[in-house]
Amino acid sequence: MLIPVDGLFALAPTLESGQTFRWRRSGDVFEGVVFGNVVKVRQADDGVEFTCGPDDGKYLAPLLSDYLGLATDLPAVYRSMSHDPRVSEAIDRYRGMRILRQDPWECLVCFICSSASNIPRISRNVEDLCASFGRPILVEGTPRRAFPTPHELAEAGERRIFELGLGYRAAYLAKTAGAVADGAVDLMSLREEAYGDALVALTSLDGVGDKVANCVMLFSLDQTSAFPVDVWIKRALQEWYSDAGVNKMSLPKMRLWAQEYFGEYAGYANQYLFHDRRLLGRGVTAGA
DNA sequence: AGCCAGGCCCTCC
DNA sequence: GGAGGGCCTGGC
Repeated sequence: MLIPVDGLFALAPTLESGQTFRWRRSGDVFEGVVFGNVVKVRQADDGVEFTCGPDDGKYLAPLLSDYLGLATDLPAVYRSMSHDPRVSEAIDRYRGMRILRQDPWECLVCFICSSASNIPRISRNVEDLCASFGRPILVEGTPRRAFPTPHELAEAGERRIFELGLGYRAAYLAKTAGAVADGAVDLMSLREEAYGDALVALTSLDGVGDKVANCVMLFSLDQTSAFPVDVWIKRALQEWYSDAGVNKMSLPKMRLWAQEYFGEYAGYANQYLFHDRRLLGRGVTAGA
């Protein structure tokens, strides 16, 4: 089935820029699990081609379109932030890369897992969580499982999560799963909240600090000004914007500065700079 | 062998 | 408020 896209869209950088961890690539086809379906997608000339199961393509198409961030007016985003030469350069390189609109719970779990880790390990940890605690999806081909619900993960408990090799993150996950299952935080409703309120709600959860909260807000909660400051972004900002006094700032202060500087779509600026920085491998020695 | 990784949390100043 | 250290585990 085809989702027509008349505007800018680049599938590969969208799925391979560290926003998400369950898509697997073979050639130009990506296979992932979303909305309880095993989905295969590939970029076509006139849009995004996909197959899915067990549900019907007609049911999934609008959901998938929403997930892929196709509703966003990308040219408007570009106009708002291309005044910055670094961002402008990154836009030229990854034109069409979009920010996904993921399930908030899945996104939250993935980024709790991301602490002091790396993409291969995060992917493995997340897939192990699904394999152990997620509901099987009945389709032919690669057996895969749905992402475990908050209740399923809370039920699993810290010990069994730890045994999967999640390390100290197991305690965070167990506690946060319990809190979400109990309704202490209603993740979906945070899409309607102001940035500051969503931030406070998320950081009340175990294992969720400023960085993780901003990732969740950006990749699943429609908070386009969210700006996750990780070590890559920190180094990039310190290298490029030292004139603005960024070097002496604490991480949350640095985030505030960036949100002010990049504006309404600061999160998009973040994503382009992050992806660029990672691919160019300039994280270790600044300026190398 | 020892350090660092896409942080968070706790303690102490 | 901010600096410093510990934390699971894996990879260089």
